[in-house]
Amino acid sequence: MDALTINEAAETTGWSPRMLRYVERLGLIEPPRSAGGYRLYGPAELQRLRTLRELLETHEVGLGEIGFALRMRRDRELRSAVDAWFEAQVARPQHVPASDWLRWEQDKHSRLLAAAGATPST
Amino acid sequence: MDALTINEAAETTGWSPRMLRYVERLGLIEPPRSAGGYRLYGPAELQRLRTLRELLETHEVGLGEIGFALRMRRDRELRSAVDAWFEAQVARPQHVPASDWLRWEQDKHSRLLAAAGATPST
DNA sequence: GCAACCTTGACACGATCGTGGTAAGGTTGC
DNA sequence: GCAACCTTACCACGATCGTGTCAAGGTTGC
Repeated sequence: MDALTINEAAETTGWSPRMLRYVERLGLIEPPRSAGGYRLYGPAELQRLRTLRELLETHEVGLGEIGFALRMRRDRELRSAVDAWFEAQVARPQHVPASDWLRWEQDKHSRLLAAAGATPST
Repeated sequence: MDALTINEAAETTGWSPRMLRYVERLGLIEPPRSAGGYRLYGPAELQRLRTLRELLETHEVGLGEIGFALRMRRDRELRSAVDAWFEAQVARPQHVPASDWLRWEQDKHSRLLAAAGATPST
């Protein structure tokens, strides 16, 4: 048998058993179960646990955020809604006459530049 | 001038002024500023504020999660990392011999079915 | 059949989130 | 030049997050 139980998996991956259950509850890594209900971590799960840890550390994200990313992948509805909201940022609103629109765009442009290039000092 | 100040914008959108500043801090809606630093909400910003509210309510997401979605859009590095992690779920790990692999796949299959189809009763 | 391990569930606790308020001071428009 | 509004910065506070521990009971492997 090359599948580990939760404590063994915890030891080799650096997560705590508690966290492994939490990660599972978020839907991120759901190991198969033995007939009696024990979680069984195979090489694939162990690898994913390690890369998950790396992902979190490298990019300063939380489990909850990866959980949200998962939700976005599973819930196409949600994904489109979020995407649409962001896309609308560049869509030109109907009610603004062209002259004003130019002003908005210019403002937005500097804002975008600032947001993209600035070192957030706060 | 068809731009509103923060309190006016708050009134017409249903957000509190406090929240408008918060939404801005998350990078979601950053209105241009007057020479003196006042936030100026134009039709575009007002519209986005309304649709944002709708997005949150419809899909039971939080501002922080939309903030994370924004981060994913701005930080290509992060986006690829997260995407890569999810893609790896279906990539076959090198070390598992084909016979075992089949077992893993079967297990995973039922897990996926369960995760996708189940009404989460808890 | 027993020791060692696993399961779920509960309570706990600091940290962060979402939201509000208030204070000290600058801006705007008449 | 003043009233009304805006700005940032801070304190607050309940809710959720991330994480731990413990209890009661089921599994596993020898």
